[in-house]
Amino acid sequence: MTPQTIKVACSNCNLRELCMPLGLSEEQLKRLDEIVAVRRKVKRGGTLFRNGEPFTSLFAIRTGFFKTCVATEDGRDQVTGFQMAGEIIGLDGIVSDRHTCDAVALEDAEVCVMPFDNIEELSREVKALQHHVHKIMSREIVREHGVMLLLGSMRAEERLAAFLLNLVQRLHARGFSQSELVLRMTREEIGSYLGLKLETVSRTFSKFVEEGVVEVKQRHVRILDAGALRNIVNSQQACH
Amino acid sequence: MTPQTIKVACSNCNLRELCMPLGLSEEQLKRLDEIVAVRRKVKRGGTLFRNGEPFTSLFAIRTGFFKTCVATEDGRDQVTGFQMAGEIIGLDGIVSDRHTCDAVALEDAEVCVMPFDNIEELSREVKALQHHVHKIMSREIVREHGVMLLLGSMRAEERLAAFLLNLVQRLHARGFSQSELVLRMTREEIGSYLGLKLETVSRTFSKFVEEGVVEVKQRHVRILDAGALRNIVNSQQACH
DNA sequence: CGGCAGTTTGAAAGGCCTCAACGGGGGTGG
DNA sequence: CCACCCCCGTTGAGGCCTTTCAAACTGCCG
Repeated sequence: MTPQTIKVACSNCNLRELCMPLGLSEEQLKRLDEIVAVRRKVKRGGTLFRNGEPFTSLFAIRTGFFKTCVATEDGRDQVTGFQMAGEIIGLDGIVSDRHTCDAVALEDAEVCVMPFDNIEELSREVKALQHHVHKIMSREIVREHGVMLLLGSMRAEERLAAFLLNLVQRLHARGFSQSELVLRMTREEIGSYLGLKLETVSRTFSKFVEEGVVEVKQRHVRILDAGALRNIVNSQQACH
Repeated sequence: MTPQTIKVACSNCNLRELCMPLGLSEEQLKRLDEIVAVRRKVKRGGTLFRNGEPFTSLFAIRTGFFKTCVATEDGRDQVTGFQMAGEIIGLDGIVSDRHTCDAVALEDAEVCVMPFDNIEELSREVKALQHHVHKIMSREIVREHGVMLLLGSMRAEERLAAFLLNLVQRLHARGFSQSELVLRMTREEIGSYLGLKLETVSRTFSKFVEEGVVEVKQRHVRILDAGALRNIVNSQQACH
């Protein structure tokens, strides 16, 4: 329960372009370093924060992979997102000063802890940071719109295809392969995110394999025909 | 296409407590009036903004009722929310300087136009406003988490029950009845929001009526047993 | 080497969708 | 002011997709 912490600086972080605004002056960059208080390591399976805990900071993921999930009183729960390096986590806590979901590390991870008071203070002075914060929150809202579209109107194959395409696209933006990926989450977690049961996820993977669209070996996935995946997402049966 | 506009002030708006921060000084309140440039009327069926249009302003709903919806290239679309008086609309546009969804008035409406540049400028000076903006965006993120939970893990009855409870709760907070409401949207729009077909929505309404949980006459709904609705939402069949 | 979590696959059931027809109410135009 | 029309809502029947329940398999880790 005593989180490991390390002191550091943003200004020479190679992920800066992912989580920080561009085009800052030397002086502003230096001020940004004041935002990140410490880093914190989270072991695989550990939680960065939990539903109900006081909100104090946003977290920028440096390494590792997280899921966030919400739960109802009756035990049901729903994965609301998967987050990777350079993405910001914890925005849900701002409104009520408490986190409203759990953030769980799916592999050993390290995050930059950014006390929200610091962020607000500095973004009152640095216009670019202020706008950047607004954009990050807006981006999250738009992302969730996309998930609602997926959950509300797509069939199992479309959901999984969209999921895989989204994942490789984000990994590719981080310098990884455009066609190969390692899933950090279980079939059950994928299913929860996509509104499907784990068996349906598994079956849909098998179907993709049969069709020669992907290769799957455990959590290793190779996309053989990205065009086919895109077609599946955009197919939509019988429009009238 | 020439929107009707009216000049006005926030400081004596009776919805202020819904869309503006509390505990401001006289002087700060006066500054807030600078934010709202004009008001704008939107007729039933008209759009406040459309996907792809340049983003310049947020909108605070003064009167009326809106839906927001996103669409895919292949024509499918998804209602992402219903908004009523005092709620803020347009947050999706910040990230890309373009709106990414449509906002359609479901009844004649009037909104306060708040140019986002003004908001950012003033919130650099008024701490309470800055935090308020952050909270509004965070609230929207949390709301969408709830919708994802609904779409990802609930059955038709649970979805509709949750929908009705949410609607009356928000209406009640605005001084309307706790048990009676008039739906401003069609069954199809409800279905789109809930990830169901309109026939399923209709059938589920009928089922609720049979069970004596609600009375339905067209779009007029009277909740006879709110407890039963809450039970339906929290039921969740067979936990193991 | 065993145990276990995670995955795959099968078979049957069930819930929601599709297609279709009918009914009703409100708006519009004569 | 009335009549018509069209959109909206309701209901039925049948089918399909996903879920449920079950069993077997695999790879990893202690």
